[in-house]
Parts: sequence; structure tokens; C-alpha cells
Amino acid sequence: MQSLRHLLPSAGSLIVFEAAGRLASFTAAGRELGMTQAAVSYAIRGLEDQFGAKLFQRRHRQVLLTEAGERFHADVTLGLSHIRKSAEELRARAGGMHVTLSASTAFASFWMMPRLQKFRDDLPGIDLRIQTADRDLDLVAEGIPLGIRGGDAADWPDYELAPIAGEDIYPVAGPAYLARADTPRTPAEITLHHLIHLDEPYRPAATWNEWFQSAGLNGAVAKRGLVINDYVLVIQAVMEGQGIALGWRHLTDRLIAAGLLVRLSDHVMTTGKGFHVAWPKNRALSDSAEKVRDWLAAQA
Amino acid sequence: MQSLRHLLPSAGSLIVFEAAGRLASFTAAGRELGMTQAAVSYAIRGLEDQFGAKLFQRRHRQVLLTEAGERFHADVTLGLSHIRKSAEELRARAGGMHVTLSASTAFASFWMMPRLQKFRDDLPGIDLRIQTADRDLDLVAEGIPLGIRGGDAADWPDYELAPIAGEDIYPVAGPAYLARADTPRTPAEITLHHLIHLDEPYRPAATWNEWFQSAGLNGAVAKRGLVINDYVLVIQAVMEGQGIALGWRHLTDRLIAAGLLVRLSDHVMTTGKGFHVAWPKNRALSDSAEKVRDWLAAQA
DNA sequence: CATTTGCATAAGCTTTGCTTATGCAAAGCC
DNA sequence: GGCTTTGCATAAGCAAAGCTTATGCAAATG
Repeated sequence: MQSLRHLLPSAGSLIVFEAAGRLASFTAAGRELGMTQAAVSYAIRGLEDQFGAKLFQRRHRQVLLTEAGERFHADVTLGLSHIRKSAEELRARAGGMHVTLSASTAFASFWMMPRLQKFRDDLPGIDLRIQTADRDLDLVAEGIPLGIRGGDAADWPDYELAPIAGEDIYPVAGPAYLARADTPRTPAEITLHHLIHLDEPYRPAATWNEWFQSAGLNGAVAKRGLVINDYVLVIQAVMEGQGIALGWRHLTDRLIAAGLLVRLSDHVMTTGKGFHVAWPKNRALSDSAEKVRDWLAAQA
Repeated sequence: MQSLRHLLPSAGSLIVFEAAGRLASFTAAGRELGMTQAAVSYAIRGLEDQFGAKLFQRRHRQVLLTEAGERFHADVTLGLSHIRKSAEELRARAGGMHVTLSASTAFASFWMMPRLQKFRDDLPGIDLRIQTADRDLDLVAEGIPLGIRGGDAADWPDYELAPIAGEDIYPVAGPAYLARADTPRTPAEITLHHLIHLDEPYRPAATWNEWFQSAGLNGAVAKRGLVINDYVLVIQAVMEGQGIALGWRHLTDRLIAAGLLVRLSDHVMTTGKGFHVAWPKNRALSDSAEKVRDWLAAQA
């Protein structure tokens, strides 16, 4: 009984072979696997040389499995699928004490950081990794168990959701700004001030115009001002006295309590949506990931 | 659905993991796979880091799979066994037009070479690779479909055999030697001549003393002379006029017919054994290998 | 005939996958 | 209790595998 290690040019070439056979294209296989077509070509060549058999017929714009290739492909597909499923389960279940949470930089900075000590006190032994990105990642594709998502269930049909916070929005300014300008008392007065705009390319966020409408200023058009695509930078600009920005309660309430920000109006725009911890449907979560999920939900 | 290529630190680590789990020892796994213990340790470490889970408990003189490791091991074993079986079949069946034949250098030189053109004429398209060695290789372990074996069925219980030639042995000399010495006519006279001895370390071969006994010279002791462990070199020395050597009929008959060697006695030692093409029992032969086998047997 | 597509291959570079050497801990024996 | 053995973990370093980029070639299409 010969070891597979000696039978194959490389074990990795099986994974390449499976993809190339399924996709009938070396280029497509390379795309799926994050490799070049040439690398795929070499891997298949290695297998063919080792076995002394043609596994593919090369056609124009396409490769087709030979008869021998078909047989081998069926078995390799079956074998690898067993292993993949098991590996995914192992990763999900036995993720052990490491849990990754996908979130925006704003959530990581303003919501999670102030609570990190409490997290450590409540769940000692669990290592939380926060993966920030400028978009909401596909958790399945990235192999990440948990994410923070804005919106509601209709926005995320492939995920389970547990609420963390509602979406309440009000204007905030920094003390430095208010030291130089009259403090606005009404939404109408706010329209006369320097406004800072959040313009995230990948995540929908409420705009100043939407906020004014929610306050009954139906004809108001927010003046253009500083436009920033990262909410952490928006808040920094506010604290630097550059103007007034919309504040999301769950992100700003601690800064307001600390006196670093000032809330400027009694009017709150409540969208009816919220922020949730999300995890993929039909996927096992490790014990630790479940604990993190439950802890997050308990902060609501 | 995440690709295994991204799920695993390396695909090869699965093969290492399977062996280590089965053998409950990194050192033993390394031995089986032709690696060092350290390499096994790194491979397992890579898997554990990637999954964030301990797969083995390290004990003194032993490693044991954890519960998570057990589950994963069962699935990996199943998946890899599918693939291994298929790979072995592919190799055997779809060895395609390449067939390897394991043989001695003497057989390759004196038997196969003179017939190679006929082989090509009879079996066009089949590429024959002759792997020579100074011993009879384990065909299963080497993944070689066919071999040439001396002896009989009792000598090779794990192989099927098809006869190619009997084992008939007579003395041969070169014309250059006979130009300088009286041509011996009887076995007794041969004892007075320079004798060249074959002494192969790994394959049993008839000796001069055995030949003399078969000729009825029971007290005769062959004089020591040139001793060579490769029969091709023996024949070369004979043709150079260095002395007389034992000639195996299936290897020397074409040289005799060509006048390059001279047969010296009417006595022939027939051992009752022979030379066969051999292939492992219970193993599929590719179509091409079967053709080569049948062609070889048909030369008898 | 020109263009597009996609595999094969050469040349070169980076990273992986080891190796050798060594340390450490557990277990057994005297 | 001390010594020896065994076997995994780790550091340092090296070889070669596994790519990448660039280019050539062939088949198909318009």
C-alpha cells in the first residue's frame, strides 16, 4: 500500500485538479483558487506526468476531462468533499478559544473598545479578534463566525440576527466648535452651521437631508461641507471642532457622557432598523462563538 | 463554500495528520512518510494553528488524538482512502502508453535490446521504460507493473508468472580467447582454462562448480579467476578474451549466432527453473501493461 | 486575415517545507 | 533520587517547490 505522499506530485494538486475538472477551465480554476492559469497548468501537468495519463483533453477555450480523468475526478471530488465538510465543522466547532468578529472600524472603536475590559472580565480565556473592513464581509466565504450588521432581517436573509442596538441618530458637535459658534437649538438652526458628511461607499448610512426631513424640515437642503468616508474620522473631525455631524447613539453615547461630544437637538431620527450580531444560517457555531454572540446581545 | 486550499495550511498536512493519528506517534509517521519527526511536528502544528484546535494530546512516548482530532481523523481517513484507491487504479490502468518493466541489466542488454525493434513494430505507441536494478524490486512498493524474474512459482508467491525462457547454461568464450588457447572440448578440459565468475550480491546465479557437477565432474573445483558482479561486464570480459564464462542461453544465443561468442561444450546445465515476466497478484494491470506482458510471453 | 481566448512553457523569485541540532519533560530503571 | 531513554517542540538555515510574469502558439470566430 503506497502512501499518497509518494503517489502524488503534491497533495495540493488534487485541489487544483478538482476545480479544473469542475470548471472545465484552467483559467477559471485559477481564479477560484487565487492562482494564475500557469500555476494550474503546471499542477495538472505534474499529475499527468506522475500518472502517465492524460487527465484532460485540451480544447479551444476549454478543457475536458478524459475518461480516465472523469473516473479520477469523481473519486477525488468525493474524497475532498468529505474532508472539506469535516474541516469546516472542525473550524466552526473547535475554533476553540479564538473567535473572529467582523465589524466596521466605527463599531470596533466606539462600541467594542469601551467594552473590551468588561468582555475580558465576563469571558476570560476567549481571544476575540476583530476584523474590520469597509464593507460587510461574506462570513461564509471568509470563514468568520460572527459579524455586526446594520439593517434588519429583510436585509440579511442568509443570516441569523440578534439585536445589539437600535438606530437612533442625532447631531453632535465638539466643545471646541461650540466655543466658537452659537449653540444651535433647533434643526432649522443647525442647517446654518458647518456640517460634516459621512459618505461610505459600501454601507448605506443616513444622510443629513434624511435627518432634516425626519425633523420636519421638508424643504431643507443640507449645505455641502467636509465629506469623509470613514465614521471614525468623522468623529475625530467633530472633536477637532470642524463642524457638526450626525451621531449614532450606540456609537456616541459614551463620548457624550464623557463630555467629548455634545448632543445638539432633542430630535432623534429613529429608523426602525438597528445593529445586530449576525451569523450564517445553517452553520454550526463553536461554543466560544456562541458565548461571544450571547455576550454581545446581552449588552443591548 | 470555502476552498480547501484556503482552509488548510497545506494539503500535504492531511496526509501527515492521517499517518500520525493512525500510528499515534510523530516519529513513526515521519518514518512511514520518509520525513523527520520535526517536519511532522511542524505540519501538525500548522493544522492546529489554522483550526485553532488541539488535534493531539502530547503524552510521553506517544501522542493521542483529542476528541476533535478523532472526528477529523475519521473523515480524513475516509476521504484520503477514496483518493488513494482511485490514484492507484489510475496509475495501474491509465499508466496509459507508458509501461515500466523492471529487469536486470543483463536482460535489458542481451534479451530486450535485440528485440526492441520488433517490440516497436508489434506494439507501436507503447513507450516501454526498462528500469534496471541490481536486485529484484518490490513491484507493488515501487508502483511498477511488470518485472522479469528468475526462478519458479515457489520463489514468487506474491506474483503471477508467465514464462519467457528456460534456464539453460553452457560455457562461452570469445573468439579472441580461442585464437590464443586450445579450444576445450570437454568439461574436464574447461577446468584448465581461465574462468570468469559471476558473483551477484542479490540474485542467486549458478556457479562454475555447480555447472561442473551437472557435467559429472564431481570432484572438480573451479579455479578462482576474474570475479565480476554484473553479468553485462562478464560478457564484455569474455568478448575481450579474458576467459571463459557461463552463458545463459536466452542471453547469449544471439551473440553466438552473430559469432561474437562461441559455445564450448555440448553439455547444458538445465536447472528446471526459468525466466518469467511477473506481475503482482490482485493488482489491475493497465491495458498497455497487459499487452507488454503478452508480447514478452510470446517471445518464448 | 485579424482578433480573441486560453493553455504551455521559459525564466526567475518568494515562500514553503523541510533538515539538522538542540532543549525540555515525562517515564522508567537502578 | 539520579541517570538514562524517548519523543515532541523549536531555532536557524537551506533547497526546491510553487508559484509569478511574460511570451508563444493554436483554435475558433467574425
